[in-house]
Amino acid sequence: MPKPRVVYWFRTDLRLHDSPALQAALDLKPECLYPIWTWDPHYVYRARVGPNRWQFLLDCQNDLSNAITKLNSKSKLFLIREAPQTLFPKLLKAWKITHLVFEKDTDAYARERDESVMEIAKEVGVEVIVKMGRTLYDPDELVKHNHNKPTMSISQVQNAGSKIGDIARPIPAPKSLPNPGDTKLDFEQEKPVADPDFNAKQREGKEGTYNKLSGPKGDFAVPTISELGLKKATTPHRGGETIALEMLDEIMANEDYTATFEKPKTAPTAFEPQATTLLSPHLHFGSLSCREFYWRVQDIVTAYKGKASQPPTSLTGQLLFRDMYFGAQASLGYSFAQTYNNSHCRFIPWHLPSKVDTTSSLITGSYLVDDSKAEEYFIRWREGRTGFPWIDALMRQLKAEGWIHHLGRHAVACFLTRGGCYVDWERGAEVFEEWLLDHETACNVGNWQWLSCTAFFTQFYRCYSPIAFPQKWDKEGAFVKRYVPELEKFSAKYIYEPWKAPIADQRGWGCMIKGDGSPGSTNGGKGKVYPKPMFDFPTQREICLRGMKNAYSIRLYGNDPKVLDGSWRKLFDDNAEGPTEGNDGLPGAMVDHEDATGEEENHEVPPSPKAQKKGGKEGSKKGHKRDATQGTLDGMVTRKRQK
DNA sequence: CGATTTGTTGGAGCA
DNA sequence: TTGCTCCAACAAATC
Repeated sequence: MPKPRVVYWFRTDLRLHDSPALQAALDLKPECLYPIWTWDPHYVYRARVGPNRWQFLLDCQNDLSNAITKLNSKSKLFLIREAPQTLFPKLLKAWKITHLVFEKDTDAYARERDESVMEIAKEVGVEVIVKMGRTLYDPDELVKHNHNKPTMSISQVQNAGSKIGDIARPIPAPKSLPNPGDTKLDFEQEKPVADPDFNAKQREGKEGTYNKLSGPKGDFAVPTISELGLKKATTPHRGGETIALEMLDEIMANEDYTATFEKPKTAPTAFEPQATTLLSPHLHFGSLSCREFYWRVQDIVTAYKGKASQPPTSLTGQLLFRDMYFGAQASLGYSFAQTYNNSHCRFIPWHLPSKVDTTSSLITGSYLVDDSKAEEYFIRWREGRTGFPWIDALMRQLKAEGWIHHLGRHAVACFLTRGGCYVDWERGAEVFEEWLLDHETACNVGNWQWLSCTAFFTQFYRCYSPIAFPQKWDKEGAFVKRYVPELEKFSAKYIYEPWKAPIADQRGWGCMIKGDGSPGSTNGGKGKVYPKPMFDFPTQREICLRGMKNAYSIRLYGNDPKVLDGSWRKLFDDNAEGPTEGNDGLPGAMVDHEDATGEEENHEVPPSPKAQKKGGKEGSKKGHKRDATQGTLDGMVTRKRQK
C-alpha cells in the first residue's frame, strides 16, 4: 500500500499546539503533507469583516506559516486563492492526494461547505478525516446529551458535559513535519462571483483575492493587505499563535488573577491594561486552543491555596458560555442567527427589522426602516455620537480597536435594543460582526439575544444606565476621556452627562454640548463640540420597558406561524412600540425574492414613520441578486462535476 | 404538583 | 466603601 499523501486544510485552527486534527494527519505517517488555506468567498464577500479582523487573520496565517517552516524548511502554509468547493476536485487530483484532514466546524454555512467538500473527496476517492478541536466539547455531542435540544443555559452545558466525560488534555505541538510534495498547479483557476460584496466598503484598492491561484509571485504566500485591496487596520491587537501563547503565559504567571477571576467584577472601563485576558480573538481564529487555556487555568486553580472562583464567573466558566452558544447554533443551524423562523428566539416587534427572503426564510442583510427616528438612533449609536459619553466611548473603542470589554458590550447592546433605542438586535449584531476581532457567530448572536432578552436571559427590567453603570468602576471618567477626547477637561460631576454642565463651564473646558455630532455640527471653528443626548434616557427606558412587557405577554417565538405569515400584528395595538401598525401588512419585514435590496446603505428614510409598510412593496427591482447574510453560496461558486 | 429558588455582570436608597 | 432591600416582576430548575 502506497504511503498517504495528505492535505491538511487549515480554517479556524491556525495553530500547531493542541490540534487533534493535525495530530490525526501526522498519525497517518504521510509521505507528504500539504498544509493549506483556501480563500472561502463566504468570508471574502458575505461575512462582514472589517480591516482589523482581516489584519488579525493575516497575522495568524503569517505566524503559522513561519512556525511550519521552522519545523521543516521545505514547508509553509500554502495559500491557494480559490473557493474550496471548486478547488478541491482539481487539487486533490493534481497532487495525487489520498487523505484530506480538517477540524470540525459546526457553523451553519461551514457545515454545508464541508458536506460538499466531503462529497467531492468521496467522488475522487480521497479519504476524509475530521476531528473536533474548536470547543471544549463537540457541539453535536452537547446537543445529543441535552435531549437533542439546543443548549440554552450553563447548567444544561454542565449537565451534558458531565455525561460526555472529561475535557481532553492538550496535545503538544509536533516536533517535525513531513515535506510537502510537488506543488505544481496544472489547472485553471475558477473565480467566485464577487457580487454582492458585503465587504466592498472595507477596500480602497483593487480587490485581488482571486488574481492568481498561487498568489502574485506564485509562491503561495500569505497575501498582504494591499494585495487584498483592504484599508489599513487601526487595532493595536495582533494575531498569531506566538503572541497568543506569550499572552497566556503572562496571564497564568499571575496565579491570583487566574484562580480568582470573576467576570462580573472586572472593569469595563480599564484600558491600560485591560481587565480581561483579550484572548478571545485567538480562540476565534484558533491561534489558541480552548483546551490549552482550560487546562492551564484548571491546573492553577487545583493547586491554588486560597479560595478560587467557580464557573460560570471564573475563567473556565467563560469557555463554558462559548460552548453553550456553539451548542445552540449547532442545533438550530441558520435560524439561530436570526429571529425569523427561530424556535428559541422570542419575537419582539423591534424597529428596523431585518428583511426576510421568502424563498429561503433567511434574513437578507438589509432591513426595513419603519421609523426615521429609530434609524437616526441606530446610525448615531454605530458612529459613537449618541451624546451619551459612556456609549460613545465604547463604540469608538470598538471601531478603532476591534475589542471592548464584555460588560461594555452589554452596555451598548442593551442601549441599542431593550434599554434605549428599541432597535432590532440583528442590527447591532451586524455591526459587531464587522468590527470585532473576536467575532464568533455563535457567541455574538447568542450574546445579542441574551442582552436583548430574546433568548438565554429574560429579566428585561434589569436595564443598564449609561450614566450610573460606568461609575461603578470609573467615577472620574478616565475611560471616556481616552476615547472621547472632546470631553477631556470635563469634571467628574458631568463626565457621564455633559449636557448638564453649565454653559460657562463648557466654554471654559473648551467643548460645547450642541448639535447631533454629525460632521456639519461644529462651533463655527471656535473649539470643540460634543453632541447633546439623542433622547431623554429615563423616558426612552420607560417606552422600552412597556414595549418589552407587552411583547412578553403576547409570547411569540420566531417560528410561530403568526410571525411567519405576518398575522402577529393583529395581536399588537396599532400604537404599540415598533412597526406594529395595521393588521394586513407583509409578514414581519418579509420581502419577496426580487425585492431584496442589495446594499446596506440603501435605506432611504421614509417621509413619515410607519407609512412605508402600508404599501408593502417598495417597487420591484427585477432580477436583483439574493444576498443572505448567513446564507449558502448559491450562485457564488459553481461546482463543476469531474469526469 | 405548586411553591420556592436560582439565574455570570441593574439601579436607587439606605444603613 | 460595602451590603442590604425593594423595585415590578421573567421563567427554568429544583424542591
